[in-house]
Amino acid sequence: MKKIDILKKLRSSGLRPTKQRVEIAKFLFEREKTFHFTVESLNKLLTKKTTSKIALATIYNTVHAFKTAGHLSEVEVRGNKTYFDTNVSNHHHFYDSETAELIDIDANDIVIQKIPKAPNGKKIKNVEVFINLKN
Amino acid sequence: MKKIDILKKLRSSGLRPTKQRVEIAKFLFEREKTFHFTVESLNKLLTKKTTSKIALATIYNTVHAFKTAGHLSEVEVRGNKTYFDTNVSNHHHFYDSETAELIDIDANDIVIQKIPKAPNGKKIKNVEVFINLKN
DNA sequence: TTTCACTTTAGAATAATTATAAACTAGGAT
DNA sequence: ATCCTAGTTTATAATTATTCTAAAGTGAAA
Repeated sequence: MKKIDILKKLRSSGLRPTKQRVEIAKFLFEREKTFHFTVESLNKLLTKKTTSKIALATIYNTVHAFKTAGHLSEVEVRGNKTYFDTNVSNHHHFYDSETAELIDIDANDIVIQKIPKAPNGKKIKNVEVFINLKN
Repeated sequence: MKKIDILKKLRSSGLRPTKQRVEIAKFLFEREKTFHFTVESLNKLLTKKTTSKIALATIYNTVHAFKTAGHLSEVEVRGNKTYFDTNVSNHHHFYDSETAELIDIDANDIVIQKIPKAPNGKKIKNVEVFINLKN
């Protein structure tokens, strides 16, 4: 994914491509594999990677803007850490609480045979499966 | 569940049955249906219910002691609220983000046909399914 | 009943996140 | 090109949930 695509990606979702957003977007989306991170870890990585410092609040803002635009998905796991995932397709996760690590599971690798109906006037938005790991 | 059973329940799990623990345990376990709560909601309910005030830190301590003893299970959902559940059997949840409400799903009501192997030297501890609801 | 490890308590501390308000800036209008 | 303004960034304060601390209190064994 080239810089021009980053600009398109931002503009097409109504996000003005500011210096900070472009920098963060390049860091997140110009990679082959999916990437899991917390705001804290992203902040540290960006601080290392670049000379210009981006405010923590901006990273929060930007990550949430990307999430709202559908460029990131949010995953919450035991231990009060919110992870974001550059894989926005429908998928599931292994969670290793020893290492606080998330691993993607392709949606096709989990098949649910039986599922209950949604209660009263509600509908099912999505189904998330967490497979918690131990050693 | 009578008071004597509460005392047994506490003693049998190595918890000294103090006034506060008995009061909280009675409130949590002397009911028919399973009960979902956060520490905050429990604190409010206990304040209403009883005259003697229990310190918030004690409620945190006690709830975690009950969890460690296996009398409560912990469920974490989007939005950074930790719910506890008096249903400690293996089961799943609906989560309604509109009302921030959790609803139990019996383990038998979800059947998973295909599941991936755990990575490298890891084993599967448990599988949690969240069905997120919308209107 | 005395003793002491376990508990409770109020308040301080921490961590993650959100709110605030002033300064800055992208990009359309002039 | 310069101006203007809504959108954005920033540092800091505020908030929320939770844990820590250290002193005072209390079951229950001896």
